[in-house]
Amino acid sequence: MLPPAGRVKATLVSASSSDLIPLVRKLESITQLTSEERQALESLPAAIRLMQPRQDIVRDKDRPGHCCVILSGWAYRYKLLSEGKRQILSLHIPGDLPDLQSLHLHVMDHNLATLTACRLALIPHEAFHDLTNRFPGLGAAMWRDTLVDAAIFREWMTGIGRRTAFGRIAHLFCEMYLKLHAVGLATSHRCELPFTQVDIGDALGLSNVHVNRVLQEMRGKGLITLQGSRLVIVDWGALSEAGEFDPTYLHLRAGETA
Amino acid sequence: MLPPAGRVKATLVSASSSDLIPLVRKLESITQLTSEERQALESLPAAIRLMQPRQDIVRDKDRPGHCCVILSGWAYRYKLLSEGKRQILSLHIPGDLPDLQSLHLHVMDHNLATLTACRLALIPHEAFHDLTNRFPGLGAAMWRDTLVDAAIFREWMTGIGRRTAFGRIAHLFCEMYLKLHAVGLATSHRCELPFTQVDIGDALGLSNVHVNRVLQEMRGKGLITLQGSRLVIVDWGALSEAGEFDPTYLHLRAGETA
DNA sequence: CGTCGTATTGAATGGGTTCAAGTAGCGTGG
DNA sequence: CCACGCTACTTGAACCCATTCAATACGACG
Repeated sequence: MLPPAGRVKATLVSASSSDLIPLVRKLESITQLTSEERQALESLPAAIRLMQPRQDIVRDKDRPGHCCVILSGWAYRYKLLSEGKRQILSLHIPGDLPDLQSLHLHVMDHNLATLTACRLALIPHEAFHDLTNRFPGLGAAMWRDTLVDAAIFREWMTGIGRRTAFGRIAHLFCEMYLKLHAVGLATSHRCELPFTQVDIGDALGLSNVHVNRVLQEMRGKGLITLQGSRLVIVDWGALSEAGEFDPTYLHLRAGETA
Repeated sequence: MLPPAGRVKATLVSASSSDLIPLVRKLESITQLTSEERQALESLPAAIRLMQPRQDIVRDKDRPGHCCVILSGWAYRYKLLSEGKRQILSLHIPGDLPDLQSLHLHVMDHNLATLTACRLALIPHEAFHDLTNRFPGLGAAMWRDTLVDAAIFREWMTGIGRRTAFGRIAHLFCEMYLKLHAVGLATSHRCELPFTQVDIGDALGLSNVHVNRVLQEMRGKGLITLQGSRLVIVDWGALSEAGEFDPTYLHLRAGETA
């Protein structure tokens, strides 16, 4: 029942208690955890699933019976429209719970897919419900996590609706760097961004051609370097100014700014 | 402490137990409530606040100590950018809890304002925390409400990013009608939409001039009539098709479709 | 070494914006 | 009762940011 039927072949093994450390770390970036809470998290019943890049994890209209935690790799959520148009809704990194909403909204209204190869932990909804009943503080932390998610949607919406292409891309780079930095996956204004220019376009409501031109402009102005999937933000001040980037909406703990 | 200091003069009176009926109705559209839960909701400590149209309720960077329930009137959330650019993030109707997120995200990352004259109930955060501790089912219902909120953000993002102006406006009209219909404020494909063409533009990432032209096109094609704030959807089929409207993301109870 | 996905470049096109002017509707006060 | 003024709506024309179409180059990988 756990693995979505009739999909990609998935490798499933059972989890050991150290597997869920990324989840613990993520929630610890949101609240203080007691040792009982940490222990309860680590002993959640989980199945480990290994997935190839660019595979759907859950699809629009699905009614999943479990949530996944990203243990390693990147994932993204997206919607498809007519004529092959795609809108990428969010990008997710280790520790994230990208389909936590299925705990309370039973039908998926979008797709969730891997961007890179991923290691996922699948946790049954009942286990989450049991956990939040026993530890309301964990429930509050997870609620808060979904609220930050929504805050990021609002910010993206604002960018797509009212920012120039240059500002949008600048803003995205600032955001991704800070998110990675917050969970210890980036320092010194350098990080991995394993997505293509088509992906960036579909996330920001732009064509891949235009993304390409704006990236060249950014390089030309000495704001960034970007080769393969390696991003270096050369001039954080100028980049965040170009994107009118204000990290309030990420609701990070005090001082995590640059 | 309840009324945000130094703002618009607000009329504050204490609430009677019947005031919060719109909130009860809203949550009942989300879950089944027990009579204890209903009673607890109605006896929440609330202050009634009357506000003029187009006044800020809470602002970016505020740290409110209470949430508001819209008892009557419309409200909207928005962000401001440089050069007076504005992005409207959401539209809210009676029964909504438009700043429920402040319960867990302590700093506002956007503004909330009245669109029309409004009657609001202000409820201290402590009262909500106490309520969700005593009635976890109510906590789950409110969590679910914020998740539907996020689902609407995703849908708007998709529209702004990947739909034509015509499709975006069509989609918005379908959405607003269904939301109003779901709480008994609209029937027969008719409803009030008390916003200007500038508002529509700022919600959908368009200029007011272009909104005007698209509206005329819609009228010309016989899809809608819109005079003053009165919308009539003449051809629901064509309108929802033009907007590629699929109501799944609203997560309404079964069958509320048109 | 060929192949497929990704990145890059150029040229033409277009959806939507901007600027500017004019109209309609409505509440207010003389 | 009408003039006034405010706001929202409407229209036209020029412009532009970004798209689309179409090649071409690159680069990883079997």
